[in-house]
Amino acid sequence: MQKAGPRNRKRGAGDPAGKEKAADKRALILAAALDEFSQKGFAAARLDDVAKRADVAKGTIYLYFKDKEALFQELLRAEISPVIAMLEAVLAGGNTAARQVPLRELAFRVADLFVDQVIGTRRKDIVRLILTEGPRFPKLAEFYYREVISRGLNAFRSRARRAVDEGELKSDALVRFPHLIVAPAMIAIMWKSMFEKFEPLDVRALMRAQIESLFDKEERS
Amino acid sequence: MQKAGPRNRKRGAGDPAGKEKAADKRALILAAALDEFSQKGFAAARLDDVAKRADVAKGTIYLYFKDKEALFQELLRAEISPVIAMLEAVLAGGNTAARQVPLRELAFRVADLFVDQVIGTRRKDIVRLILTEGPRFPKLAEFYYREVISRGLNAFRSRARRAVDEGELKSDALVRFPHLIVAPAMIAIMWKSMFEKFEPLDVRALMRAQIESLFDKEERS
Amino acid sequence: MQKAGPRNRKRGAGDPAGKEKAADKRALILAAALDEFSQKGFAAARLDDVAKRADVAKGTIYLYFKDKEALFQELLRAEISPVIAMLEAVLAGGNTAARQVPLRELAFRVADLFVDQVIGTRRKDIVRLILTEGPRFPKLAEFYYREVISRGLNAFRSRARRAVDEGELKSDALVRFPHLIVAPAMIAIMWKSMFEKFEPLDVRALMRAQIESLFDKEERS
Amino acid sequence: MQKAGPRNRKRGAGDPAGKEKAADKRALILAAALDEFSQKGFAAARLDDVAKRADVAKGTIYLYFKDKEALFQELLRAEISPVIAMLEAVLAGGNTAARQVPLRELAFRVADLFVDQVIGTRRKDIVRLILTEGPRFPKLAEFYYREVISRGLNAFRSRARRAVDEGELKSDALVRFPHLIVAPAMIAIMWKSMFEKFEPLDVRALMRAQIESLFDKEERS
DNA sequence: CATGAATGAGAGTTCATTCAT
DNA sequence: TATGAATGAACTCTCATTCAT
Repeated sequence: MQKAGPRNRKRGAGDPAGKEKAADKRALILAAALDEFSQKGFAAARLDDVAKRADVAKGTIYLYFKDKEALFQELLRAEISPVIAMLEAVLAGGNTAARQVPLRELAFRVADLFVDQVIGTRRKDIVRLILTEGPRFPKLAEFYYREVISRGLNAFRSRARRAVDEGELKSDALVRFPHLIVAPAMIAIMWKSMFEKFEPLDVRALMRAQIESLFDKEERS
Repeated sequence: MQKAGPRNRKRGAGDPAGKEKAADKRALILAAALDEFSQKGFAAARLDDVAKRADVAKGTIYLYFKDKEALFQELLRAEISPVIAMLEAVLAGGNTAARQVPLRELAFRVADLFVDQVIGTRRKDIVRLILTEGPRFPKLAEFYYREVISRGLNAFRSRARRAVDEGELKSDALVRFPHLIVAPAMIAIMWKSMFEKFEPLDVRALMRAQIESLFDKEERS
Repeated sequence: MQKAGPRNRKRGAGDPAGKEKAADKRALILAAALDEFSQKGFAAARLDDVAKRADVAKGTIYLYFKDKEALFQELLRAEISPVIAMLEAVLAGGNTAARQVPLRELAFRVADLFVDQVIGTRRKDIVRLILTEGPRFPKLAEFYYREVISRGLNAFRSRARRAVDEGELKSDALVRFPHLIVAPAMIAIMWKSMFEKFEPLDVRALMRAQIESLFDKEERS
Repeated sequence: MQKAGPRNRKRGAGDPAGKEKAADKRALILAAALDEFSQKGFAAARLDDVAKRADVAKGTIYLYFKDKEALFQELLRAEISPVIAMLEAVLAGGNTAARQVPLRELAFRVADLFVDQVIGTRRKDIVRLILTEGPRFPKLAEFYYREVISRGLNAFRSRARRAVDEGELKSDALVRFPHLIVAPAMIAIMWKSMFEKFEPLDVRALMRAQIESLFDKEERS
């Protein structure tokens, strides 16, 4: 009643051993999905293309993910964890040492982390997807808020408060709006995907300029 | 079950001003389209729903717009002009007067303009659509870059250069990155659509904090 | 982005006027659906084939029915009402007259009704579908039980009770099991769809034999 | 999420009697198949579920059965043989004895056999599957007609003819329609799967009522 | 100008079947 | 023998677009 047939397993000439097969096929699909979702957005991306790009059959995707939305959300969650970890490491790094790292220094480290680990990698697409598709996926937005945004903002905020108490910062702007540290980063991500070809943007310099503007006046006093 | 509905055109018996009615049907459709595209995004929005919301037949949309994409792009172009005009008025306002308005003051005016005319209105949805869908519509991105971004940025940049020359600004940060003025605005738009329910954001205060951080130190010296 | 195009409206040479269009397209689809569902069963029937048989596009079906299941259930409900009505007319027919029609006579009328209006028409397929797919559609089974089975059985049962009271019937078999009147009918329906080609079955004679066996002995006394 | 499960074969450490295990794996699969096919019907049943229920791998099914249809048909053929054997034993039972068992008595025995061995067991599902899926499997219908129906009917018919000749039966109804003996049984099977929860049915009493109605009048004379 | 029934390509999802292990 | 990951044809359902009225 229903024909079928794998038969023509595509298999590159090299093909090391065959061990890794099942294990990283999931990763393969996630990578392909990132490409497609980035290029087309969630709604317009076709699972057929994801499959093609991952060099698996369409049905294989459903072996690893319940449906399109699950693939999408797992993609966004999976790829964001390393960044959170790194961010926490950086912020914690300033506290472990005997002599405390100045917030200004910390801000630069965060900026560098962002430039190197996000803007400079495929992760920038993850972040952009979260920004662009978030409103349509309340669950995702909530997860992202709880796990990333509020956590990062609060960590930075309490550090900023300390900096104000200790005199490093004169203004409480960063206490009230720790968002300001990442604002240029968001701009950068959107810029790169739309206007980079018209006018390149030096993200590192942009973020440094912002940090300097936020701190310079304090140090001078 | 879904039998064809009879023609229950909404329209009072009197039918006042049947003349301009035909004319602004286009505006009706555009308004409905903004609602739908904002809520669902371009790909997921259904013209059926746009028609329903505009209280016209599906086919009517095609009398005014070539296709879904044309509707979308015309929507984003149409609604952005007033903002550009206002922005130019504000920026020009600082130049016409005999005594020049300080850039700092100008920045505050831009911020207020943005808060009142964009964040506080449906236009914030237009901007968000441009940010989220832009990458998929190169034509739109290019238009927006040419007509809005580069124009606004350059206007502000030359004004900033003058401020540097005249000593109002000590740092050239705003010359190199006039983007910094609008960075908090972009954050605000994305925030409002995703995280506002978890944690409200005072956009005006945010923008003021940014401007003060960009200017304060200069003025103190 | 997405092509489309009706264009090739199939239109038979005759094609009276074009008035009936929308109205009976639903009936057209129902007729085609009956064919397909009868032949293949619910799960194996393809809406594509239903559309082809009804000479409409696949999407047209969804203009009239929410989904495959709705089409199926509405089909079974729509076609069964006339039979119920006729059955009630027959049963009522025995009561209106001044002199009461004997139950035996009524039973023959029911049998004839069944043979002429069900077995002899496409409605036998409806009944078979209810019998074969009912267990998979609890809603349908319940509807059918409430609207047809229990109603018909009870009507016949009270009539049988009267026949016992009045001496027409000696045994209370038909009071306890009015099912016995329709048992041969059910057999007939299944037989016709499976074994008719091996050995034809004279349904009318079968039902008459059953009725005679149920009544004969009474009349003799 | 749906990672491949490791090999958690259910099997005590001892693994007793590994010999016959392989042999009756087929039976295991058949039992599981009956469950699934009964619940969902042929088309909607999933081999995946059959495998899960039988606690074997999906591929294992194909070691014992050519394909889904073969599994289905072999299931229905395998489980029907014992019933045929029993039926023949009962019918023969009336002939072997010196003094012949009256047909009436034989009929009661058939009814009891049916109630105890079919209605009261999983075999009723087999019969229901034959009734509901038969039309879609001509081969099956033919097999069933040849091996069961015509054989049983003819056996009963010739016995009925004798009863008529010998005066036990006055009417030739059962000669012309031996079907009448099993009609209530068929009703019962469909009833149980659809309406039992609304209104239970005493199958034994139903069949006895039918037999009595078929014989009573004769015996009285 | 306006309508909305009809179209049909296309997308997501399922599942019988295969085969390397 | 037994496994279960992988396959891809097939199916349901959606929706941009058209056009007869």
